[in-house]
Amino acid sequence: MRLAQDFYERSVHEVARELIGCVVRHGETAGRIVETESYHMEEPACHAFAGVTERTRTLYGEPGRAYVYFSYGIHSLLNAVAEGEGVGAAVLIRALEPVDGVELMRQRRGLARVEDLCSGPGKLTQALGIGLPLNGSSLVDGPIELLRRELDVREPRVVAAERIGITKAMELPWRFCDADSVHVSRPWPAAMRARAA
DNA sequence: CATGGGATTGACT
DNA sequence: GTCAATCCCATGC
Repeated sequence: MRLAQDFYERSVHEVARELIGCVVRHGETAGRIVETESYHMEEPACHAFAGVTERTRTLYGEPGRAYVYFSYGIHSLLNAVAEGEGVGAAVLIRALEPVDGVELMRQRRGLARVEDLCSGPGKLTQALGIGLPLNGSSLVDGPIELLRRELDVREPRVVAAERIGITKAMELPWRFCDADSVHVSRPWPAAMRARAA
C-alpha cells in the first residue's frame, strides 16, 4: 500500500521519523528504510536555503515527489519532498535493508555482502537503479514506490542523532535510525554503538 | 563564461 | 585515520 500525498504534507521531521520501517521499491528491487535525515529551508545545510533556483524547484514544489540530485560527481541521492508547496523541505533516504531483488542489487553494485548493498545514500540509489532522470517524479503514482509498513511488522525503535556528512547546522538532531538494524550507514549513532554486541 | 564546493564512497596508510 | 574521483549547479566576473 503506497503512502498517500497527505503523508508528506506536514512537518518534514515527522515524515522523516515515520518513514523508518517503510519500503522503497523501484522495479524489481526494494528495501526497508532504516535511516533518514530531514532538511528544511530555514537552516543552511538544506539546499533550499539558497531560495528557489533551477536546482531547488523540486524541493519547493508538491509534497510526495522525489528530489534526486547528483553529488561529488558520482552519486545520486534520493529525497522525499515534504511540507506544503512553497516550503523547501525534504527527507534524505540514507540507508535500506534489502528485501527484494538482492541479486540484481549485487549485480549493479558489484559487491556480494548484503550489508554493503544499501548502507548509504549513494549506495542505495545505485542498488535500486535510481538516477537523475527520476528527479521530480511522483512517489504517490510514479516509478519509485514508497510503501507503508505492513501492519504485522514490528514498529521500529527509532533513535535521533546529529546529521552526518554536512558542514553547516551540524548540531541539529535530524538523523533518524532504526536502532536494531545493521544496515545503517557509518558512523552509527553513539546510542547504537554502545548496544552493539 | 570560469570557478569552487559538495546531504559520498572506496581504496589506501 | 587520509584522500581522490568527478560533475552539477550556484555564484561572480
